[in-house]
Amino acid sequence: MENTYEPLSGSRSSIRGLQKTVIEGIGRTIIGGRILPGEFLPTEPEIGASYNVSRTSVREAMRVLSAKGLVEIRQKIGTRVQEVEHWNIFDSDILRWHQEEGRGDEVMLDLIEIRQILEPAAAKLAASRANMDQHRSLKLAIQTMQEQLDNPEGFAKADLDFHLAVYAASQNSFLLQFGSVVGDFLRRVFMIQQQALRGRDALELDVQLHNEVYEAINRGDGQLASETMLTVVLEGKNSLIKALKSSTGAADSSRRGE
Amino acid sequence: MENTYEPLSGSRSSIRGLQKTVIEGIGRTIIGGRILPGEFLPTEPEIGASYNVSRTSVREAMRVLSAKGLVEIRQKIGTRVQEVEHWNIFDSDILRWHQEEGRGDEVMLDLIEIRQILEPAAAKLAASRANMDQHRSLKLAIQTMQEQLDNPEGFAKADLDFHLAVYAASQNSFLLQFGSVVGDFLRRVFMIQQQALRGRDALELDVQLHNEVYEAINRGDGQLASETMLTVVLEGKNSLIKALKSSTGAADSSRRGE
DNA sequence: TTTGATGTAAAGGTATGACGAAATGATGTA
DNA sequence: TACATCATTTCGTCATACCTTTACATCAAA
Repeated sequence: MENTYEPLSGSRSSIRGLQKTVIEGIGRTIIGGRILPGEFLPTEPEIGASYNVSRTSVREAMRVLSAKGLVEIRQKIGTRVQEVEHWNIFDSDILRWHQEEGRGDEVMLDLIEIRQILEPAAAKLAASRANMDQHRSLKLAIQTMQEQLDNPEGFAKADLDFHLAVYAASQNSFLLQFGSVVGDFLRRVFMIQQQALRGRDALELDVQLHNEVYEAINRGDGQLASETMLTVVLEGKNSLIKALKSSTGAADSSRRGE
Repeated sequence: MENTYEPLSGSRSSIRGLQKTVIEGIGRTIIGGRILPGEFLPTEPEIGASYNVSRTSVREAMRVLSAKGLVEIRQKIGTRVQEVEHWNIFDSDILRWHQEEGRGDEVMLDLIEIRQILEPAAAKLAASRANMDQHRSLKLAIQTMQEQLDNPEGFAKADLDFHLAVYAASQNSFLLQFGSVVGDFLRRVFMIQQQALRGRDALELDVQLHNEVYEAINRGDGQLASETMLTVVLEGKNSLIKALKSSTGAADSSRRGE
Protein backbone atom coordinates (compact mmCIF):
# COMPACT_ATOMS: atom_id res chain seq x y z
CA MET A 1 0.00 0.00 0.00
CA GLU A 2 2.76 2.39 -0.91
CA ASN A 3 1.57 5.88 -1.37
CA THR A 4 3.26 8.74 -3.07
CA TYR A 5 2.21 12.17 -2.03
CA GLU A 6 5.65 13.49 -1.24
CA PRO A 7 5.55 14.63 2.37
CA LEU A 8 8.12 17.22 1.44
CA SER A 9 10.23 18.93 4.04
CA GLY A 10 8.91 20.51 7.14
CA SER A 11 5.19 20.04 6.82
CA ARG A 12 4.25 19.39 10.38
CA SER A 13 0.52 19.55 10.17
CA SER A 14 -1.60 18.22 12.96
CA ILE A 15 -3.25 15.92 10.45
CA ARG A 16 -1.42 12.71 9.88
CA GLY A 17 -1.92 9.30 8.48
CA LEU A 18 -4.45 8.15 5.95
CA GLN A 19 -6.59 11.25 6.00
CA LYS A 20 -3.58 13.34 5.23
CA THR A 21 -2.90 11.21 2.21
CA VAL A 22 -6.37 11.92 0.91
CA ILE A 23 -6.25 15.60 1.81
CA GLU A 24 -2.93 16.09 0.09
CA GLY A 25 -3.96 14.03 -2.91
CA ILE A 26 -7.29 15.70 -3.55
CA GLY A 27 -5.97 19.12 -2.55
CA ARG A 28 -3.16 18.95 -5.05
CA THR A 29 -5.48 17.52 -7.67
CA ILE A 30 -7.70 20.56 -7.33
CA ILE A 31 -4.97 23.17 -7.11
CA GLY A 32 -3.22 21.48 -10.00
CA GLY A 33 -6.31 22.00 -12.10
CA ARG A 34 -6.94 18.33 -12.77
CA ILE A 35 -10.49 18.80 -11.52
CA LEU A 36 -11.84 22.19 -12.45
CA PRO A 37 -14.16 24.44 -10.45
CA GLY A 38 -17.74 23.35 -10.95
CA GLU A 39 -16.73 19.79 -11.71
CA PHE A 40 -17.49 16.94 -9.35
CA LEU A 41 -15.21 14.75 -7.35
CA PRO A 42 -15.90 11.02 -7.40
CA THR A 43 -18.37 9.87 -4.78
CA GLU A 44 -17.05 9.20 -1.31
CA PRO A 45 -16.98 5.43 -1.72
CA GLU A 46 -15.13 5.82 -5.01
CA ILE A 47 -12.51 8.10 -3.50
CA GLY A 48 -12.16 5.62 -0.69
CA ALA A 49 -11.59 2.83 -3.15
CA SER A 50 -8.95 4.71 -5.12
CA TYR A 51 -7.00 5.60 -1.99
CA ASN A 52 -7.65 2.30 -0.26
CA VAL A 53 -9.22 3.95 2.74
CA SER A 54 -12.62 3.75 4.33
CA ARG A 55 -15.41 6.20 3.75
CA THR A 56 -14.82 7.48 7.29
CA SER A 57 -11.39 8.79 6.39
CA VAL A 58 -12.57 10.20 3.11
CA ARG A 59 -15.32 12.14 4.81
CA GLU A 60 -13.02 13.61 7.43
CA ALA A 61 -10.64 14.63 4.67
CA MET A 62 -13.46 16.24 2.73
CA ARG A 63 -14.43 18.24 5.80
CA VAL A 64 -10.95 19.72 5.89
CA LEU A 65 -10.93 20.53 2.19
CA SER A 66 -14.34 22.08 2.58
CA ALA A 67 -13.09 24.24 5.45
CA LYS A 68 -10.28 25.42 3.20
CA GLY A 69 -12.88 26.46 0.64
CA LEU A 70 -11.71 24.05 -2.01
CA VAL A 71 -14.89 22.00 -2.26
CA GLU A 72 -18.57 22.28 -1.61
CA ILE A 73 -20.33 19.24 -0.22
CA ARG A 74 -24.04 18.80 -0.77
CA GLN A 75 -26.36 15.94 -0.17
CA LYS A 76 -27.52 14.05 -3.18
CA ILE A 77 -25.45 16.36 -5.38
CA GLY A 78 -22.02 15.24 -4.41
CA THR A 79 -18.80 17.08 -3.78
CA ARG A 80 -17.95 19.82 -6.20
CA VAL A 81 -14.84 21.93 -6.63
CA GLN A 82 -15.48 25.53 -5.62
CA GLU A 83 -14.70 28.56 -7.74
CA VAL A 84 -11.17 29.82 -7.26
CA GLU A 85 -12.29 32.90 -5.35
CA HIS A 86 -13.52 30.64 -2.58
CA TRP A 87 -10.17 28.95 -2.11
CA ASN A 88 -8.74 30.33 1.09
CA ILE A 89 -5.33 31.48 -0.04
CA PHE A 90 -4.57 32.48 3.56
CA ASP A 91 -3.81 28.84 4.24
CA SER A 92 -0.35 27.33 4.43
CA ASP A 93 -1.39 24.09 2.77
CA ILE A 94 -3.00 25.80 -0.17
CA LEU A 95 0.01 28.01 -0.66
CA ARG A 96 2.28 24.97 -0.56
CA TRP A 97 0.10 23.06 -2.99
CA HIS A 98 0.27 25.94 -5.42
CA GLN A 99 4.01 25.73 -5.29
CA GLU A 100 4.16 21.97 -5.52
CA GLU A 101 1.84 22.00 -8.50
CA GLY A 102 4.07 24.41 -10.36
CA ARG A 103 1.67 27.29 -9.95
CA GLY A 104 3.72 29.06 -7.35
CA ASP A 105 5.03 31.85 -9.56
CA GLU A 106 1.81 33.81 -9.88
CA VAL A 107 1.17 33.42 -6.18
CA MET A 108 4.69 34.57 -5.37
CA LEU A 109 4.23 37.73 -7.40
CA ASP A 110 0.88 38.45 -5.82
CA LEU A 111 2.48 37.82 -2.46
CA ILE A 112 5.29 40.26 -3.17
CA GLU A 113 2.72 42.79 -4.24
CA ILE A 114 0.78 42.56 -1.03
CA ARG A 115 3.95 42.53 1.03
CA GLN A 116 4.85 45.82 -0.61
CA ILE A 117 1.62 47.10 0.85
CA LEU A 118 1.62 45.44 4.25
CA GLU A 119 5.20 45.35 5.42
CA PRO A 120 6.01 49.05 5.21
CA ALA A 121 2.80 49.71 7.09
CA ALA A 122 3.64 47.00 9.61
CA ALA A 123 7.08 48.49 10.12
CA LYS A 124 5.56 51.89 10.72
CA LEU A 125 3.18 50.47 13.31
CA ALA A 126 6.00 48.50 14.88
CA ALA A 127 8.03 51.68 15.32
CA SER A 128 5.44 53.03 17.70
CA ARG A 129 4.23 49.81 19.29
CA ALA A 130 6.96 47.21 19.55
CA ASN A 131 7.57 46.06 23.09
CA MET A 132 10.88 45.03 24.55
CA ASP A 133 10.60 41.36 23.65
CA GLN A 134 9.79 42.27 20.10
CA HIS A 135 12.73 44.62 19.85
CA ARG A 136 14.92 41.78 21.03
CA SER A 137 13.46 39.39 18.45
CA LEU A 138 14.20 41.87 15.70
CA LYS A 139 17.76 42.34 16.81
CA LEU A 140 18.31 38.63 17.21
CA ALA A 141 17.05 37.95 13.71
CA ILE A 142 19.47 40.50 12.26
CA GLN A 143 22.36 38.99 14.17
CA THR A 144 21.45 35.51 13.03
CA MET A 145 21.30 36.64 9.42
CA GLN A 146 24.80 38.02 9.80
CA GLU A 147 26.01 34.73 11.25
CA GLN A 148 24.37 32.58 8.62
CA LEU A 149 25.79 34.30 5.56
CA ASP A 150 27.24 31.01 4.38
CA ASN A 151 24.25 28.86 5.18
CA PRO A 152 21.32 29.44 2.80
CA GLU A 153 18.78 27.62 4.95
CA GLY A 154 19.82 29.39 8.10
CA PHE A 155 19.86 32.73 6.33
CA ALA A 156 16.38 32.27 4.90
CA LYS A 157 15.11 31.20 8.29
CA ALA A 158 16.57 34.27 9.98
CA ASP A 159 15.29 36.49 7.21
CA LEU A 160 11.82 35.04 7.75
CA ASP A 161 12.12 35.51 11.50
CA PHE A 162 12.85 39.17 11.01
CA HIS A 163 9.80 39.77 8.85
CA LEU A 164 7.58 37.77 11.17
CA ALA A 165 8.88 39.78 14.09
CA VAL A 166 7.88 42.97 12.33
CA TYR A 167 4.40 41.63 11.75
CA ALA A 168 4.17 40.62 15.38
CA ALA A 169 5.43 43.99 16.55
CA SER A 170 2.68 45.73 14.60
CA GLN A 171 0.30 44.46 17.28
CA ASN A 172 -2.43 43.96 14.69
CA SER A 173 -4.06 40.56 14.76
CA PHE A 174 -4.56 40.44 11.00
CA LEU A 175 -0.96 41.30 10.27
CA LEU A 176 0.23 38.78 12.84
CA GLN A 177 -1.91 36.07 11.30
CA PHE A 178 -0.81 36.97 7.82
CA GLY A 179 2.77 36.39 8.80
CA SER A 180 1.96 33.11 10.42
CA VAL A 181 0.00 31.88 7.41
CA VAL A 182 2.48 32.98 4.83
CA GLY A 183 5.55 32.01 6.82
CA ASP A 184 6.32 28.62 5.35
CA PHE A 185 5.75 29.83 1.85
CA LEU A 186 7.82 32.92 2.43
CA ARG A 187 10.75 30.90 3.66
CA ARG A 188 10.78 29.03 0.38
CA VAL A 189 10.55 32.31 -1.52
CA PHE A 190 13.55 33.60 0.39
CA MET A 191 15.48 30.52 -0.60
CA ILE A 192 14.73 31.25 -4.24
CA GLN A 193 15.66 34.89 -3.83
CA GLN A 194 19.06 33.91 -2.53
CA GLN A 195 19.82 32.16 -5.78
CA ALA A 196 20.07 35.61 -7.32
CA LEU A 197 22.22 37.02 -4.53
CA ARG A 198 25.49 35.30 -5.32
CA GLY A 199 28.33 36.06 -3.03
CA ARG A 200 28.72 37.33 0.49
CA ASP A 201 28.70 40.96 -0.57
CA ALA A 202 25.19 40.91 -1.93
CA LEU A 203 23.94 39.10 1.13
CA GLU A 204 25.72 41.42 3.48
CA LEU A 205 24.14 44.36 1.74
CA ASP A 206 20.80 42.71 2.30
CA VAL A 207 21.51 42.30 6.00
CA GLN A 208 22.53 45.93 6.22
CA LEU A 209 19.27 47.01 4.67
CA HIS A 210 17.34 44.91 7.15
CA ASN A 211 19.37 46.43 9.91
CA GLU A 212 18.36 49.90 8.82
CA VAL A 213 14.74 48.88 9.20
CA TYR A 214 15.49 47.58 12.65
CA GLU A 215 17.22 50.75 13.70
CA ALA A 216 14.43 52.92 12.38
CA ILE A 217 11.93 50.88 14.36
CA ASN A 218 14.20 51.05 17.35
CA ARG A 219 14.35 54.84 17.17
CA GLY A 220 10.60 55.00 16.74
CA ASP A 221 10.97 56.59 13.32
CA GLY A 222 7.90 55.12 11.64
CA GLN A 223 8.29 57.02 8.41
CA LEU A 224 11.84 55.86 7.85
CA ALA A 225 11.02 52.33 8.92
CA SER A 226 8.24 52.26 6.38
CA GLU A 227 10.37 53.57 3.53
CA THR A 228 13.29 51.32 4.27
CA MET A 229 11.07 48.29 4.58
CA LEU A 230 9.63 49.06 1.17
CA THR A 231 13.15 49.02 -0.20
CA VAL A 232 13.76 45.66 1.41
CA VAL A 233 10.68 44.17 -0.18
CA LEU A 234 11.46 45.68 -3.56
CA GLU A 235 15.01 44.40 -3.46
CA GLY A 236 13.61 40.98 -2.71
CA LYS A 237 11.23 41.33 -5.59
CA ASN A 238 14.08 42.05 -7.97
CA SER A 239 16.04 39.07 -6.74
CA LEU A 240 13.01 36.86 -7.05
CA ILE A 241 12.27 37.91 -10.60
CA LYS A 242 15.88 37.45 -11.56
CA ALA A 243 15.94 33.99 -10.00
CA LEU A 244 12.69 32.96 -11.62
CA LYS A 245 13.84 34.09 -15.03
CA SER A 246 17.08 32.24 -14.89
CA SER A 247 15.54 29.02 -13.63
CA THR A 248 12.36 28.73 -15.68
CA GLY A 249 13.81 30.17 -18.84
CA ALA A 250 11.33 28.96 -21.44
CA ALA A 251 8.29 28.73 -19.23
CA ASP A 252 5.06 30.41 -20.12
CA SER A 253 5.19 33.60 -18.12
CA SER A 254 2.13 35.32 -19.51
CA ARG A 255 1.01 37.68 -16.81
CA ARG A 256 -1.85 40.04 -16.82
CA GLY A 257 -1.13 43.51 -18.07
CA GLU A 258 -0.05 45.99 -15.51
CA MET B 1 -30.46 32.34 10.26
CA GLU B 2 -31.33 31.72 13.85
CA ASN B 3 -28.71 31.25 16.47
CA THR B 4 -29.91 28.39 18.53
CA TYR B 5 -27.01 26.06 18.90
CA GLU B 6 -27.90 24.26 22.02
CA PRO B 7 -26.88 20.83 23.09
CA LEU B 8 -30.42 19.73 22.42
CA SER B 9 -30.92 17.47 25.35
CA GLY B 10 -33.57 14.86 25.31
CA SER B 11 -35.65 15.87 22.32
CA ARG B 12 -35.68 14.14 19.00
CA SER B 13 -32.27 14.02 17.50
CA SER B 14 -32.96 15.25 14.00
CA ILE B 15 -32.37 18.91 13.56
CA ARG B 16 -30.48 19.87 10.47
CA GLY B 17 -26.74 20.01 10.53
CA LEU B 18 -25.67 18.13 13.58
CA GLN B 19 -22.03 18.73 12.86
CA LYS B 20 -22.69 22.40 12.46
CA THR B 21 -24.24 22.42 15.89
CA VAL B 22 -21.07 21.00 17.35
CA ILE B 23 -18.80 23.25 15.31
CA GLU B 24 -20.69 26.36 16.34
CA GLY B 25 -20.94 25.26 19.92
CA ILE B 26 -17.30 24.40 20.42
CA GLY B 27 -16.12 27.24 18.21
CA ARG B 28 -17.98 29.81 20.23
CA THR B 29 -16.90 28.15 23.46
CA ILE B 30 -13.30 28.63 22.45
CA ILE B 31 -13.57 32.14 21.03
CA GLY B 32 -15.63 33.09 24.05
CA GLY B 33 -12.77 32.06 26.28
CA ARG B 34 -14.68 29.40 28.16
CA ILE B 35 -11.90 26.95 27.32
CA LEU B 36 -8.52 28.64 27.27
CA PRO B 37 -5.57 27.95 24.99
CA GLY B 38 -3.62 25.00 26.30
CA GLU B 39 -6.61 23.51 28.01
CA PHE B 40 -8.25 20.32 26.81
CA LEU B 41 -11.62 19.67 25.33
CA PRO B 42 -13.59 16.73 26.68
CA THR B 43 -12.87 13.45 24.92
CA GLU B 44 -14.72 12.74 21.70
CA PRO B 45 -17.22 10.38 23.30
CA GLU B 46 -17.90 12.92 26.01
CA ILE B 47 -18.53 15.72 23.51
CA GLY B 48 -20.77 13.37 21.62
CA ALA B 49 -22.72 12.66 24.75
CA SER B 50 -23.19 16.30 25.66
CA TYR B 51 -24.42 17.19 22.19
CA ASN B 52 -26.32 13.96 21.70
CA VAL B 53 -24.47 13.11 18.55
CA SER B 54 -22.30 10.20 17.54
CA ARG B 55 -18.56 10.19 17.71
CA THR B 56 -18.51 10.34 13.91
CA SER B 57 -20.11 13.77 13.88
CA VAL B 58 -17.90 15.00 16.66
CA ARG B 59 -14.80 13.92 14.81
CA GLU B 60 -15.85 15.60 11.58
CA ALA B 61 -16.58 18.76 13.53
CA MET B 62 -13.17 18.58 15.21
CA ARG B 63 -11.46 18.31 11.84
CA VAL B 64 -13.09 21.56 10.79
CA LEU B 65 -12.09 23.33 13.98
CA SER B 66 -8.60 21.99 13.56
CA ALA B 67 -8.46 23.34 10.01
CA LYS B 68 -9.45 26.72 11.37
CA GLY B 69 -6.53 26.54 13.78
CA LEU B 70 -8.67 26.56 16.89
CA VAL B 71 -7.68 23.15 18.20
CA GLU B 72 -4.85 20.69 17.99
CA ILE B 73 -5.76 17.02 17.89
CA ARG B 74 -3.25 14.45 19.07
CA GLN B 75 -3.56 10.78 19.73
CA LYS B 76 -3.48 9.72 23.32
CA ILE B 77 -3.32 13.36 24.43
CA GLY B 78 -6.69 14.55 23.33
CA THR B 79 -7.91 17.74 21.72
CA ARG B 80 -6.40 20.92 23.00
CA VAL B 81 -7.23 24.56 22.31
CA GLN B 82 -4.47 26.22 20.30
CA GLU B 83 -2.75 29.47 21.20
CA VAL B 84 -4.56 32.52 19.88
CA GLU B 85 -1.95 33.24 17.24
CA HIS B 86 -2.88 29.98 15.53
CA TRP B 87 -6.54 30.91 15.17
CA ASN B 88 -7.06 31.74 11.54
CA ILE B 89 -8.64 35.14 11.73
CA PHE B 90 -9.02 35.12 7.95
CA ASP B 91 -12.08 32.96 8.41
CA SER B 92 -15.66 34.16 8.26
CA ASP B 93 -16.84 31.86 11.02
CA ILE B 94 -14.15 32.92 13.42
CA LEU B 95 -14.84 36.57 12.74
CA ARG B 96 -18.53 36.00 13.34
CA TRP B 97 -17.90 34.08 16.53
CA HIS B 98 -15.80 36.93 17.84
CA GLN B 99 -18.72 39.22 17.30
CA GLU B 100 -21.29 36.85 18.72
CA GLU B 101 -19.19 36.33 21.79
CA GLY B 102 -18.97 40.04 22.44
CA ARG B 103 -15.35 40.25 21.45
CA GLY B 104 -16.00 41.94 18.15
CA ASP B 105 -14.81 45.42 19.08
CA GLU B 106 -11.09 44.73 19.16
CA VAL B 107 -11.37 42.80 15.94
CA MET B 108 -13.30 45.64 14.33
CA LEU B 109 -10.60 48.13 15.23
CA ASP B 110 -7.85 45.86 13.94
CA LEU B 111 -9.92 45.37 10.82
CA ILE B 112 -10.29 49.10 10.29
CA GLU B 113 -6.58 49.48 10.75
CA ILE B 114 -5.72 46.96 8.10
CA ARG B 115 -8.35 48.33 5.77
CA GLN B 116 -6.63 51.69 6.07
CA ILE B 117 -3.60 49.95 4.70
CA LEU B 118 -5.14 47.67 2.11
CA GLU B 119 -7.99 49.58 0.57
CA PRO B 120 -6.13 52.68 -0.59
CA ALA B 121 -3.57 50.36 -2.14
CA ALA B 122 -6.30 48.25 -3.70
CA ALA B 123 -7.93 51.35 -5.14
CA LYS B 124 -4.66 52.43 -6.63
CA LEU B 125 -4.15 49.05 -8.26
CA ALA B 126 -7.74 49.05 -9.45
CA ALA B 127 -7.21 52.37 -11.18
CA SER B 128 -4.72 50.77 -13.51
CA ARG B 129 -6.14 47.28 -13.77
CA ALA B 130 -9.93 47.24 -13.49
CA ASN B 131 -11.58 45.67 -16.49
CA MET B 132 -14.90 46.69 -17.97
CA ASP B 133 -16.99 44.34 -15.87
CA GLN B 134 -15.33 45.61 -12.74
CA HIS B 135 -15.93 49.22 -13.67
CA ARG B 136 -19.57 48.30 -14.13
CA SER B 137 -19.73 46.62 -10.74
CA LEU B 138 -18.30 49.70 -9.09
CA LYS B 139 -20.77 51.98 -10.76
CA LEU B 140 -23.67 49.70 -9.99
CA ALA B 141 -22.72 49.62 -6.32
CA ILE B 142 -22.65 53.39 -6.14
CA GLN B 143 -26.04 53.64 -7.79
CA THR B 144 -27.52 51.09 -5.46
CA MET B 145 -26.17 52.97 -2.45
CA GLN B 146 -27.92 56.07 -3.71
CA GLU B 147 -31.17 54.17 -4.16
CA GLN B 148 -31.02 52.52 -0.75
CA LEU B 149 -30.56 55.65 1.34
CA ASP B 150 -33.66 54.80 3.33
CA ASN B 151 -32.95 51.11 3.70
CA PRO B 152 -30.11 50.37 6.13
CA GLU B 153 -29.71 46.75 5.08
CA GLY B 154 -29.72 47.58 1.40
CA PHE B 155 -27.31 50.44 1.94
CA ALA B 156 -24.86 48.32 3.91
CA LYS B 157 -25.06 45.63 1.27
CA ALA B 158 -24.33 48.08 -1.54
CA ASP B 159 -21.54 49.66 0.50
CA LEU B 160 -20.01 46.24 0.93
CA ASP B 161 -20.41 45.47 -2.76
CA PHE B 162 -18.45 48.58 -3.62
CA HIS B 163 -15.53 47.70 -1.40
CA LEU B 164 -15.51 44.12 -2.59
CA ALA B 165 -15.53 45.35 -6.17
CA VAL B 166 -12.45 47.43 -5.45
CA TYR B 167 -10.68 44.43 -3.99
CA ALA B 168 -11.66 42.38 -7.01
CA ALA B 169 -10.51 45.08 -9.41
CA SER B 170 -7.09 45.08 -7.80
CA GLN B 171 -6.50 41.75 -9.54
CA ASN B 172 -4.49 40.49 -6.60
CA SER B 173 -5.54 37.11 -5.31
CA PHE B 174 -4.77 37.97 -1.69
CA LEU B 175 -6.77 41.17 -1.78
CA LEU B 176 -9.64 39.40 -3.49
CA GLN B 177 -9.63 36.68 -0.86
CA PHE B 178 -9.39 39.18 1.94
CA GLY B 179 -12.55 40.83 0.74
CA SER B 180 -14.33 37.53 0.43
CA VAL B 181 -13.30 36.43 3.91
CA VAL B 182 -14.06 39.68 5.62
CA GLY B 183 -17.24 40.40 3.67
CA ASP B 184 -19.85 39.12 6.07
CA PHE B 185 -18.18 40.73 9.03
CA LEU B 186 -17.74 43.98 7.17
CA ARG B 187 -21.41 44.14 6.28
CA ARG B 188 -22.26 43.99 9.96
CA VAL B 189 -19.67 46.67 10.68
CA PHE B 190 -21.29 48.88 8.06
CA MET B 191 -24.64 48.41 9.74
CA ILE B 192 -23.13 49.64 12.99
CA GLN B 193 -21.44 52.56 11.28
CA GLN B 194 -24.79 53.71 9.91
CA GLN B 195 -26.08 54.12 13.42
CA ALA B 196 -23.78 57.11 13.68
CA LEU B 197 -24.82 58.53 10.32
CA ARG B 198 -28.26 59.79 11.20
CA GLY B 199 -30.19 61.37 8.40
CA ARG B 200 -30.10 61.30 4.64
CA ASP B 201 -27.56 64.09 4.40
CA ALA B 202 -24.80 62.22 6.18
CA LEU B 203 -25.45 59.13 4.10
CA GLU B 204 -25.55 61.09 0.88
CA LEU B 205 -22.21 62.61 1.75
CA ASP B 206 -20.89 59.11 2.22
CA VAL B 207 -22.18 58.07 -1.18
CA GLN B 208 -20.57 61.10 -2.73
CA LEU B 209 -17.23 60.20 -1.20
CA HIS B 210 -17.52 56.69 -2.55
CA ASN B 211 -18.37 58.12 -5.92
CA GLU B 212 -15.19 60.15 -5.93
CA VAL B 213 -13.23 56.97 -5.44
CA TYR B 214 -15.09 55.41 -8.31
CA GLU B 215 -14.41 58.33 -10.61
CA ALA B 216 -10.75 58.41 -9.74
CA ILE B 217 -10.50 54.71 -10.55
CA ASN B 218 -12.44 55.33 -13.71
CA ARG B 219 -10.03 58.02 -14.84
CA GLY B 220 -7.09 55.83 -13.98
CA ASP B 221 -5.90 58.28 -11.35
CA GLY B 222 -4.38 55.85 -8.90
CA GLN B 223 -2.98 58.46 -6.57
CA LEU B 224 -6.31 60.22 -6.14
CA ALA B 225 -8.17 56.92 -5.84
CA SER B 226 -5.82 55.91 -3.07
CA GLU B 227 -6.17 59.15 -1.16
CA THR B 228 -9.91 59.30 -1.47
CA MET B 229 -10.31 55.71 -0.45
CA LEU B 230 -8.29 56.43 2.66
CA THR B 231 -10.74 59.18 3.49
CA VAL B 232 -13.63 56.76 3.02
CA VAL B 233 -12.11 54.28 5.43
CA LEU B 234 -11.25 56.94 7.97
CA GLU B 235 -14.75 58.39 7.83
CA GLY B 236 -16.07 54.90 8.44
CA LYS B 237 -13.69 54.57 11.34
CA ASN B 238 -15.03 57.73 12.93
CA SER B 239 -18.60 56.59 12.51
CA LEU B 240 -17.78 53.22 13.97
CA ILE B 241 -16.07 54.64 17.00
CA LYS B 242 -18.94 57.04 17.56
CA ALA B 243 -21.47 54.23 17.26
CA LEU B 244 -19.53 51.96 19.58
CA LYS B 245 -19.22 54.66 22.21
CA SER B 246 -22.89 55.53 22.19
CA SER B 247 -23.93 51.93 22.54
CA THR B 248 -21.48 51.10 25.29
CA GLY B 249 -23.20 49.79 28.34
CA ALA B 250 -26.69 49.26 26.99
CA ALA B 251 -25.55 47.44 23.90
CA ASP B 252 -27.36 44.17 24.26
CA SER B 253 -30.34 45.39 26.20
CA SER B 254 -33.61 46.08 24.54
CA ARG B 255 -33.47 49.52 23.04
CA ARG B 256 -35.78 52.01 24.58
CA GLY B 257 -35.68 55.71 25.26
CA GLU B 258 -33.06 57.55 23.25
C1' DT C 1 21.19 8.62 41.22
C1' DT C 2 20.84 8.80 36.58
C1' DT C 3 19.79 6.88 32.38
C1' DG C 4 17.56 4.06 29.16
C1' DA C 5 14.63 0.29 27.73
C1' DT C 6 9.97 -1.54 28.20
C1' DG C 7 5.09 -2.13 29.05
C1' DT C 8 0.58 -0.41 29.36
C1' DA C 9 -3.42 2.14 29.01
C1' DA C 10 -5.79 6.20 27.19
C1' DA C 11 -7.19 8.78 23.36
C1' DG C 12 -7.66 9.45 18.85
C1' DG C 13 -7.54 6.79 13.96
C1' DT C 14 -9.74 3.58 10.84
C1' DA C 15 -13.02 0.23 9.13
C1' DT C 16 -17.82 -1.69 8.30
C1' DG C 17 -22.46 -1.87 7.60
C1' DA C 18 -26.79 0.06 8.15
C1' DC C 19 -30.11 3.48 7.91
C1' DG C 20 -31.74 8.54 7.65
C1' DA C 21 -32.32 12.91 5.06
C1' DA C 22 -32.38 15.81 1.26
C1' DA C 23 -32.37 17.10 -3.56
C1' DT C 24 -33.12 15.79 -8.23
C1' DG C 25 -35.51 14.15 -11.98
C1' DA C 26 -38.84 10.99 -13.72
C1' DT C 27 -43.50 9.71 -13.32
C1' DG C 28 -48.20 10.29 -12.78
C1' DT C 29 -52.39 13.00 -12.38
C1' DA C 30 -55.59 16.98 -12.84
C1' DT D 1 -49.52 22.33 -19.41
C1' DA D 2 -48.98 22.54 -14.59
C1' DC D 3 -48.42 20.56 -10.44
C1' DA D 4 -48.00 16.81 -7.13
C1' DT D 5 -45.72 12.39 -6.07
C1' DC D 6 -42.29 9.00 -5.77
C1' DA D 7 -37.94 6.64 -6.53
C1' DT D 8 -33.09 7.25 -6.67
C1' DT D 9 -28.71 8.96 -5.55
C1' DT D 10 -25.35 10.80 -2.47
C1' DC D 11 -24.16 12.78 1.51
C1' DG D 12 -25.35 12.64 6.81
C1' DT D 13 -25.45 10.04 10.98
C1' DC D 14 -25.11 6.14 13.92
C1' DA D 15 -23.16 2.01 16.39
C1' DT D 16 -19.55 -1.03 17.08
C1' DA D 17 -15.23 -3.07 16.80
C1' DC D 18 -10.53 -2.91 16.44
C1' DC D 19 -5.86 -0.53 15.25
C1' DT D 20 -2.14 2.95 16.11
C1' DT D 21 0.19 6.15 18.51
C1' DT D 22 2.30 7.90 22.58
C1' DA D 23 2.48 9.89 27.42
C1' DC D 24 3.70 7.99 31.45
C1' DA D 25 4.99 4.74 34.77
C1' DT D 26 7.93 0.96 35.73
C1' DC D 27 12.03 -1.45 36.10
C1' DA D 28 16.80 -2.62 34.88
C1' DA D 29 21.45 -1.28 34.02
C1' DA D 30 25.35 2.01 34.29
